[in-house]
Amino acid sequence: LSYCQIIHIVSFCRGSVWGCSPRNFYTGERNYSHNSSSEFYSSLGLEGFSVADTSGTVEEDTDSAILYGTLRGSIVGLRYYKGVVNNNEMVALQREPNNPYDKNAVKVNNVNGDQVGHIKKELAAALAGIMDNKLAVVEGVVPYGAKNVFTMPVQMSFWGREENKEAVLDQLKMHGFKLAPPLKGKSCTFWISGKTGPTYSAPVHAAVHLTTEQLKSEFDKLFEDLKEDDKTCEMEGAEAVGTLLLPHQKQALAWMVSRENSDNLPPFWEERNNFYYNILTNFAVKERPKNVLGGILADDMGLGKTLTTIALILTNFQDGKPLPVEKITTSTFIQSVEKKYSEDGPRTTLIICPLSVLSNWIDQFEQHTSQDFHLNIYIYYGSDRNKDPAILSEQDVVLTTYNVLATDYGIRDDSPLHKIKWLRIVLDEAHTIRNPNAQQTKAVLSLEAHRRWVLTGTPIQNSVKDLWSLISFLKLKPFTDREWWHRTIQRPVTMGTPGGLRRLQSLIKSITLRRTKISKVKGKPILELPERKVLIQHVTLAEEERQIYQSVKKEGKVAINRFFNEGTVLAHYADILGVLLRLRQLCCHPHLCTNTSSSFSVGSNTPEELRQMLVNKMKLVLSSGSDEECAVCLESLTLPVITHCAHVFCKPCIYEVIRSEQPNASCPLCRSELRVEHLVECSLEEELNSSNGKKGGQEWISSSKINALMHALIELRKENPTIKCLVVSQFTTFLSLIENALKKSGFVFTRLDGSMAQKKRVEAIQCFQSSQAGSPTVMLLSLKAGGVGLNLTAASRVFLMDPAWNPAAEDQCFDRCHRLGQKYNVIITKFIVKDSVEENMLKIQNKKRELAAGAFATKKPSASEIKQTKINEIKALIDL
DNA sequence: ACCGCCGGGTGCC
DNA sequence: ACCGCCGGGTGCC
Repeated sequence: LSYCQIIHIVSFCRGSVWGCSPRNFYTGERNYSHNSSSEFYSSLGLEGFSVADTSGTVEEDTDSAILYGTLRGSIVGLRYYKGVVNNNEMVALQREPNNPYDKNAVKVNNVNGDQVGHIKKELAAALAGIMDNKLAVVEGVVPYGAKNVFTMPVQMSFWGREENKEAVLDQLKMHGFKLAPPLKGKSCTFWISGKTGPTYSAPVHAAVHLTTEQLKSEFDKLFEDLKEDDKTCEMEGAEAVGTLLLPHQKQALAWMVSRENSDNLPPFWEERNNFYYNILTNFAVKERPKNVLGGILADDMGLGKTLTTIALILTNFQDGKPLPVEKITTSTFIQSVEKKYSEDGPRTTLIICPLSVLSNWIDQFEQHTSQDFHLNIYIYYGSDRNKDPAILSEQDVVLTTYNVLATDYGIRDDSPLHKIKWLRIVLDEAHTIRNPNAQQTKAVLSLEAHRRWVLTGTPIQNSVKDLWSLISFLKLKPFTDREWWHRTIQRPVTMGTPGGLRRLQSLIKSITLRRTKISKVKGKPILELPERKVLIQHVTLAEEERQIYQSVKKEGKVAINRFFNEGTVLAHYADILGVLLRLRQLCCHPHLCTNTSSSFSVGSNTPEELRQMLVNKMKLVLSSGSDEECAVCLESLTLPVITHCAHVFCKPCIYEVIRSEQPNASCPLCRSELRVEHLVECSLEEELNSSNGKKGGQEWISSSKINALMHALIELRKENPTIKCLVVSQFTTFLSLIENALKKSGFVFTRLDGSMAQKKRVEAIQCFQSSQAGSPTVMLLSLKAGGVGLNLTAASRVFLMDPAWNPAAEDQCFDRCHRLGQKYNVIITKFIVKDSVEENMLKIQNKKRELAAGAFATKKPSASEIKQTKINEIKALIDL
């Protein structure tokens, strides 16, 4: 295979994983393919990975639908059904193929889902084919005669894609029906509602189809000026909240508490002479419709959604009262715990989040709950999770992930989470359920709760479509049914119907609180982050170091050159990564790469021996802590697995490749056979643990880079001994070497890396964050340690000891101290060895940054562009 | 009258 | 349904 061919394969696989492949990738057996893929993932225990969004087909149809025309028909058999309608009320037409009297039967339901009657059979005969073949969507409105006893008229609108129009007209013609053209006077008359004035726009042609860009900017406007009175009141957290809330967090708390305790009518409902009217559908009911006791908290990242939600749980604990005090001492504890709850009604909050933030929730509960108060928190996760609903519903908080929830839900009758009526459900990072057909979404939507919250930083990611799952989760009538959502909100907005956006905005306003990083509270910016500066500190290797570096480089260069000439670059991927790794390690410290053999996989070995050698090499690269890239998603590896052919990918990425290429999948990089049972998982944590051990007997020596670091640290200590620093490296063994230097110079330090147990991490973080005299001033931090929530604001200096391939990984690391709560300007120093692979890495990083910044404006790179980039990268890195 | 017309019975799909 | 439709009763003017 030529390099060119290989790269082409890579780009194809990438497309299919992320849903960019041709649209018909998933068409046909939609449900089957969804179920099978989610089962596929859950059976493999894949967490935190959402199945590619395949919501293309049906939704796209309705989005690009045009109005073919309208037709008057009649609804018959009214006296047999209890569903009632008002004049001008929308009705739903639903096929009923199993009707024993007529296989063409079409039911008519009101907005509430109660059957009103049937479409008269002659008309039903014409509609059946159209509806069954999804040639058109047929929507009805009862223009008048709503109080009739036997039959009533229905005005039908036919919507579909342009290319189906002829087929629909033919089908109708065959049965003797003809559509009246859309628009023009007549069709408008029945859209004018009663005396409260016109709330409707005519269901006309798409006068203005907004472009994606236009829509996007319109959405942004939706969230502007949400500064209403009910959202600017402040509320102090209850005593149980152990952290002082910032003004904007107090506002959010007040708003959330009021949402949970109020009984206002939901949006678009009005009380009219003893009835409750929905002004969008004209549906009326006698019973007061319930508002959602909750809503959407859509603040930007970093404003403290987690903290605010914890404050809500503690402050509005039960019956509008806060969590009572609880001394966790003595045997009276059990008794008082039992007393703290009112006898009936649910008392448990269920929090569902992606795996990546699970530990953040645990940390934050720990950090923000006062000492004298006690919350029972159960982490519903892992194969040994307790599935007894009785136990779960005794907790104050149950934490779980979307994947665990969906896995349970997939196994019939084995989901305790679905057997409990929760006091409150919180969906964190709720945009992960925006695909309405995904198993996760279905599992979430079928949970029961009194109060419902959605936390998300990005409420609308691509279009209004994304909102439906969230609105449906909130159980806002009538939007739980997708048809009403579509007819009253989604279509008016996407078609640019006058008032459509205003309607959406009014909905959002009534249930959402959103502030951005640049929002203001009482005229002041909500977040005033100090400056962040990145400095590059060049390091020159000492003579002995340089000699070792040059000899390894020379050897590697010769080998890689040969691979290029032979066209076996990708077959020796592990070798190349190995060379680059050794060079990067030599920039840090000569002892880092003593354990890696530098011999190349050639010579008299059997192919099997060769393969095993390459796989072992890849393992060594990964176990060093190096933050490598996945060739499928081009991001940092998550859950790395090594293939038979010694290439490495994210586990979810490669499983998706295998799944989509069933039954004969091949490696995206080299086209070798790809089989699940050949994949080797590389559990980084274990490897890290084993490499953490002291280098027995080896004498401690410093290195040029360590010297540079120590010089900077000591200067800093002279200047201001209270300043705290993060010392970051990908290589945990390097951190261990640095420990020696720190000890020698008398620094008090702590350490945080991926191999540490949860409890030790919390200790390390608390210890470092403490401002007490004698607390550590240096934290040794591995680049990828901790989740997004990791808060190390005590540090205002960062020393990045080695560059990463992925600049985003570095930025994330910097944000751990450059975030809410940081009081000082943050200075980041990157140590880069002169004339080394590190300098070349910086160049590549810059290119990647430029690419990422321009990604919005420019097109995706073509296969050949990617190929050229890759070749150039490898060449540039090794100075070829 | 293998029709028309009358008036009672009846009624979704 | 103050309709349509069905099918039985009936039958010159």
